[in-house]
Amino acid sequence: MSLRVFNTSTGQKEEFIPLREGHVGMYVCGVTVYDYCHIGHARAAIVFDTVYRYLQHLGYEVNDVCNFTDIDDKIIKRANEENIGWQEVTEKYIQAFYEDMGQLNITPPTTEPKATDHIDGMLDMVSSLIEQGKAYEAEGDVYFSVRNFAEYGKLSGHNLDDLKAGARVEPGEHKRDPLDFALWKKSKPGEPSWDSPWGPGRPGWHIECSAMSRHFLGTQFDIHGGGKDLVFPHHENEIAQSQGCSGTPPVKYWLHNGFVNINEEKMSKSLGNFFTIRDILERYHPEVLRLFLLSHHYRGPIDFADQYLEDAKKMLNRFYELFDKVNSALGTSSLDIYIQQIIDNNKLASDFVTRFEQAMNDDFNTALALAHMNEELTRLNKEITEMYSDPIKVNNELVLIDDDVARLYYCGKKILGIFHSDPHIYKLWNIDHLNLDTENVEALIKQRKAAREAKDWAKADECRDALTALGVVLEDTAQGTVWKVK
RNA sequence: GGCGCCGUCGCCAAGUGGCUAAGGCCGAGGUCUGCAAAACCUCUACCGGCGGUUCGAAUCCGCCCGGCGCCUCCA
Repeated sequence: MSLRVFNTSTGQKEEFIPLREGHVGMYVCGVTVYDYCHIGHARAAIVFDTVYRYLQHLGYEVNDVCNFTDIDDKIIKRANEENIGWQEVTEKYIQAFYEDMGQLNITPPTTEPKATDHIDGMLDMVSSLIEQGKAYEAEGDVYFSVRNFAEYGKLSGHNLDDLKAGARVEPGEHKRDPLDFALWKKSKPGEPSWDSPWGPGRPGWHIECSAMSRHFLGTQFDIHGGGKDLVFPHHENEIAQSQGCSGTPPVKYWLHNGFVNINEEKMSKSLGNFFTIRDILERYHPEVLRLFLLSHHYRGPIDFADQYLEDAKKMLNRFYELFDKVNSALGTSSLDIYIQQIIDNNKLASDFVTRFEQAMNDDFNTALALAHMNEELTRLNKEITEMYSDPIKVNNELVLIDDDVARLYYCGKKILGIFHSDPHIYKLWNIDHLNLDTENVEALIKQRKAAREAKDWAKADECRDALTALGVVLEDTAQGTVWKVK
């Protein structure tokens, strides 16, 4: 079965056939850098990172472009509020973006262009649109003439008359039609500006993506992604500009992720009901957030609450228990070595991997893929349980199991972007947050060991209760007592 | 007002015409353990309501109830 993707512009799942065999051009709308990223940004980043990873898994060479919007009203406003230069604002939040995305294990895209590095490309497109009669200059502004683009509204399923009812013209604008949108804005005194044939000004929001996608991916490319809220007007306008220039539809498949909600309401800057990525990562391992977001289909809404992160955390713990068990039995990093061997020897195929791929092929159904992973996890745990109860089988069958564990590990680590941590270290992730005195922990474990050897169970339980109070959980195994953080 | 989405086990969540409706969390019982933990086993849903189409529907159509999104900056 081949990959099928839901295309916003047709409203259907379609077989994914790239424009150029073996290659995929993909553009994902990035962030406007005037504040820290919130969980909604995290979702978009994780969804399209997973798309990127899966396309690579399928063998495509992917050119993945994700932009920074580093000139915009909100950036100027923020700079004025803080009485600093607008570039200080963008530099600060671009840096923060890299830190957050690194935490979330987002694969760095092939290219991460900044809008302000592509002003020339935007000016070219605006000039071309004016020459073709699809845009017009008015008092230093330039507007796209929506009535001159027959397909306007196709992506978002609107028609011009419906849209007209809700459209309005801001004071100071000089649109011929309320639906026309700005390609170029005349700058006010003191605002950042660039020279243009129409006087000093700055680009409208939408034109940057048209210019940058054209520059890096050409006039036609395969996938354009972003949040659902960008369908209208941003992506609708992008199509109008790009197609207005080149004469051809710029994008073959439009993919849009659903929102993150708080109490069933959209999380957004304007409603003020948002959590930043940083807020969450103070309390939860980044992979918990990632797993939580991937346990829902990317197109649907997700309601956000700590309880759901707790659920995801427990699911993640189960996987890491197995990986830690295998690594501690076979040596640190042995799973990573196995993954490489499996790839090198072309032994990735298995019934489980087939099921996983079938789920992913159906419009990146990560929720179903995770269900298969959980089933596989249970199956492997069962085999290991049986092996330990029958020592003769251990030597004969351990190798077979290693391959299957490695396949499971591969799907999570390479495709879903989880299992990035060392399994043993993962279990201790909360140490910093608990302010644990590890020497004290070790001492208590030692005391308990002595008490157990003396069969002083009351004393042994006393030690463990003390550790429990510290948030430490013990496990007595054949290899000795190990501990982890709750 | 226009366009569109959603309502599946106590909670989260796949499934969108046909095997006994995935999976996770929580809960109950059991195996293992000095006791635990981890792991494993067993148990827990006729899919918002009504009507229709069909041999057959959670899955298609209609109406109703409830929730939400876009149409204005927003992942």
